[in-house]
Amino acid sequence: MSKWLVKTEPSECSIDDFAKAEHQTIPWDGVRNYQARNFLAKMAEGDEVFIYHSSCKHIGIAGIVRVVHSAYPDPTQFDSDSPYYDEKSTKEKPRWQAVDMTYVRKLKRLISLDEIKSMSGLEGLPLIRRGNRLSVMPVTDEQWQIILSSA
DNA sequence: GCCAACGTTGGC
DNA sequence: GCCAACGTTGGC
Repeated sequence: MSKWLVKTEPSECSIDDFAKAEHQTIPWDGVRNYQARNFLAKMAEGDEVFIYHSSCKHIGIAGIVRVVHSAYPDPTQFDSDSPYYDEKSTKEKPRWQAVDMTYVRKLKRLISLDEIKSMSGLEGLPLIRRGNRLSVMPVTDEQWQIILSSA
């Protein structure tokens, strides 16, 4: 069972949006970066995922969701009305993948980016590497525990 | 295959 | 709103 972290702008999809849709499934689509997509494709049903809020007032890890359906072709790539439309993608050879996720819980409090940067043992986490832009990344069990135990 | 130009991400 | 860092594109 692997663990992951995904970035999201809370104005788009926040942990509260997941909470409101408890017991429902939310598609994680619109990922348009190859490295991030490759990680998405490795997610398995049951994997747990940190939700990280970016580009907002309170930046940091806000909660946990779970993968309920592993990767499948992201339908938004075929939808010419979608901002995520990709004209170079075909049904035969889809470029982009999505997974389905569901709410697990909010953390007791938001773990801020500053805090995450200051924790020891997280040096390998792509999130805090300089200039990092990866929106889907693996989290080791050890990193997961370090972050969780600070909440 | 190189690399300049361009667009995007995301913290500040 | 700024801008550094990075990914992508496309001419050559």
